[in-house]
Amino acid sequence: MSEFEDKVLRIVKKIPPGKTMSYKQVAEKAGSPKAWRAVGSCLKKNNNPAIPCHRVIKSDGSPGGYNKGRKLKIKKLKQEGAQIKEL
DNA sequence: CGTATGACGTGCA
DNA sequence: GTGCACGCCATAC
Repeated sequence: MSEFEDKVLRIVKKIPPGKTMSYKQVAEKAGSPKAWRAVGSCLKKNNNPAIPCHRVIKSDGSPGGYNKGRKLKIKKLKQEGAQIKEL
């Protein structure tokens, strides 16, 4: 696993319930403020159950995508109380 | 090693 | 406000 992936997964894993972080924010904390592209690519390949990747959304507040289905992602976010544009 | 793609973001019409 | 195009990093082939 690359260092970047480890950082990203680590940060996403640290996202508290009811909160959401944009890919850019995660990339920034990962050490590469311009690697949000890789963040999504990395998460989609590392859909680890310990990683609440559904809490990672786009900067505009949209849920973006999800390996298990965007709908499920939205559902989980709403269930946790996360504010997204699907409300 | 080089090319193509992606769960994106920003800019412009 | 919406739609299209370009740019970016990392991964896969």
